[in-house]
Amino acid sequence: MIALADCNNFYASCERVFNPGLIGQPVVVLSNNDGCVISRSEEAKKLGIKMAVPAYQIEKLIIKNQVKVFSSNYALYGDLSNRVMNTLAGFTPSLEIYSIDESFLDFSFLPPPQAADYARQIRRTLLKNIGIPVSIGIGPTKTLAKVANKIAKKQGTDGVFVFETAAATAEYLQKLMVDEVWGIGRQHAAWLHANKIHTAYDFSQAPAHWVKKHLSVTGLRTKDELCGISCIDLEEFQSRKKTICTSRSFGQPQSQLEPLTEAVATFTMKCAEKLRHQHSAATELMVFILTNPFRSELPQYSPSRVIRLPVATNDSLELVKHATAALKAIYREGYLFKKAGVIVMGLIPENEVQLNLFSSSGTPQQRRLMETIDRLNRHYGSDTIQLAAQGTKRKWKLRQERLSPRYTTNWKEILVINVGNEKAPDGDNPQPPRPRTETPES
DNA sequence: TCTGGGGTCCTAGGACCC
DNA sequence: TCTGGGGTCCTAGGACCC
Repeated sequence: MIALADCNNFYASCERVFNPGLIGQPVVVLSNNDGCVISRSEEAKKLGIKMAVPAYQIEKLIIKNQVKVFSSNYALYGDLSNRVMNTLAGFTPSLEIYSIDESFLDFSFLPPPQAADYARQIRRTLLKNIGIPVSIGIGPTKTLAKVANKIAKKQGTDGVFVFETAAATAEYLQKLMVDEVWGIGRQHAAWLHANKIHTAYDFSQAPAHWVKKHLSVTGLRTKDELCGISCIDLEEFQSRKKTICTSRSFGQPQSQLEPLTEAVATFTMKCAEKLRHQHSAATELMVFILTNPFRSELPQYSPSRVIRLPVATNDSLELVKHATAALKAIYREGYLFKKAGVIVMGLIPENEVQLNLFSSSGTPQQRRLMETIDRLNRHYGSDTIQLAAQGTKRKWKLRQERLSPRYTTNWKEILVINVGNEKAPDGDNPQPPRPRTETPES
């Protein structure tokens, strides 16, 4: 058996951990640049706030219902996620961290009748030790564990659900729309409906060759998994990423080359750091800039350029040099750019780099420089060491107007509890969002 | 005015090899 | 007039996930 533990409304729940005044309140968390809703408490869902809706479209709803709104605080969510995953790891011999808020747990060591009780124990532990509510679905395959998790999230199941028999599983699948199945997206769902396949059960009974022909082998795997045949293995070890991307929308659109260069240099630095973290080197690099596609009345120009690097590298200075040159080559005056990004591709292990006779890249000195930068930034906070090319004005920086404190990763933002009659400075938050200073992260 | 960010996998078709 | 058989590698595009 496989269990899927999925944190409920994860980002919204994280905001509540250090701000219990938010319990029972509608809470939403916005995407980067305060753009769209990406997490909602149950109360916010009940108000009809949909996933991914742009924030400006629900402004009235927010004011009328006093919805508590937060900018994304990934320092906080990432740290709480680590705590959740570390705790989960103590409950199973084998854990696959599937996303920031989800993990698959190997439950095969448990006699099946005990699975539900064990899962309830996990839930209680997470709620008590970390303060994050979790739902746990259990089934013979990953796909069925996903379905079980959906059922566990509904009310009246105390957050745990197990598929115990094939007959019970079939009964539930008859009530589940095929759209809801993990691996069936919008396009395939529409196509299946058009072919009279409406429920997950219908899909599980479709002829294998027909499924493979139209939905490829991935669709066939999903069908088999719904029938209880395990096709998707638990992946305990995180493999190295094959591409790494850092991109952001700007708080203000940018038309000049200089701020764009600063942004691209900053994103490249981030990519290089991620590369070194997984001990990879890039053979290619892509830079892209985008105008705002929603402003169709404005001139549109969204070019990109791929550079094949002379020698595979994860050296920040080398990568920034190529990235800024690529930007310069695609930049044109007269456009308002809304977003930029850098992708490093063709990643190979850093110890398998083929050196170039004519290049001095990758010397021991440069490697030590990068190690030192990483160490300082880890210890004293990212951006402690920067390139001059990254600039200091940051005209392009994200909009983050509703940021909560980094309660667990920054000494200066640690929770303060007022004892006595002092009123908190803000009725909603124990500590109001405040401007970030460049201080140690941990 | 205001619309996120980061990934993976599969397939078809073209170019190439013998 | 008649024009084989068996492969690999790469890329773009499309699907999916959180």
